[in-house]
Amino acid sequence: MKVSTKGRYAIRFMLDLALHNTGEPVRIKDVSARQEISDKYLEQVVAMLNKAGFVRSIRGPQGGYVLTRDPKDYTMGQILRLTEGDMVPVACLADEVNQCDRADSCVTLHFWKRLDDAISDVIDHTTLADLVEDEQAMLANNYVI
Amino acid sequence: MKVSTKGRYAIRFMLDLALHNTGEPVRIKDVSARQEISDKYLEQVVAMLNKAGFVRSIRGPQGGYVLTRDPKDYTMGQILRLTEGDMVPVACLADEVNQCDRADSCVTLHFWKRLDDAISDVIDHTTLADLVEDEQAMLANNYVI
DNA sequence: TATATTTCCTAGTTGTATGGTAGGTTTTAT
DNA sequence: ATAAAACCTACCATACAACTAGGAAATATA
Repeated sequence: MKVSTKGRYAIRFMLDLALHNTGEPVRIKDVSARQEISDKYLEQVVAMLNKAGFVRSIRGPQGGYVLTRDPKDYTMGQILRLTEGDMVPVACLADEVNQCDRADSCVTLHFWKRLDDAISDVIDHTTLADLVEDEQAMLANNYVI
Repeated sequence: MKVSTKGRYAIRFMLDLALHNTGEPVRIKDVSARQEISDKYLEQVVAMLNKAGFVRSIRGPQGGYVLTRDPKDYTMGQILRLTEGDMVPVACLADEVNQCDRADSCVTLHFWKRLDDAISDVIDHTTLADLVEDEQAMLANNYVI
């Protein structure tokens, strides 16, 4: 019941891009340094984001990555489902129509559905812009202290 | 981000006991047949429930297992945390005090905390008695149809 | 045009967890 | 005495996690 590094790194990468949107592309090397993440591994995670069109890559010197949309138009759910696969607590909830033989009489299914709804509610209603706001709130607090 | 068979089987075992509380102990063999689960594997899961005092075992012929409390006094959270370990989406939330170096400045932490709260809210407020109720509602519906 | 810098791609590698199977030992009702 | 149940430990195959490694392709700049 854990989110793996793929999902976590993907979110941190996207957030890093959102926080450094100067117009210049952001290099993996810089993100991996700031986030203290293996750059070669981050590369592979970012490849997923790139292939899905979540980011645009610019190759060569002065290259890097930029967001393709406004931060408010990325939900955590989108990023997590791309990198982690479905985010359901039990596999049978992944399909539109439950394929499990026992589904009709499965009592626990109701419970899992409620858990799934609770998870989806959070991840589908939190955007990258929300995290950027959190970051700005934290910075403001530091200045006060 | 999945609940493993350990947690799922544990819940189904507990529910099976709750639904067959005739006073007589319930055998693993019967539960595994009803639930279509490997009995030797279920044994190992049930051992955890037994050691934690969630169920009481009676050995020998006519033996089996019985619940030690009222179904309303078991939450899904208790059963899942026993069998799955902590139920947090990211490891750093498992400790009372966050041990991660980056915790102070970690923006994503707020998001993970919200997700954790949503999960805990469901699993800590759903009891075995709630599942029993669901089962009875399902049976009632079948009779109507 | 040469060079350096960046992304892109693929193939390992190591460790750990999952979901069992297998085979016996102990307890105990009949 | 017997059989039925729980109890216990060891093993095993597979998959996934979280990387490391090494090069190929693209391209800005000198």
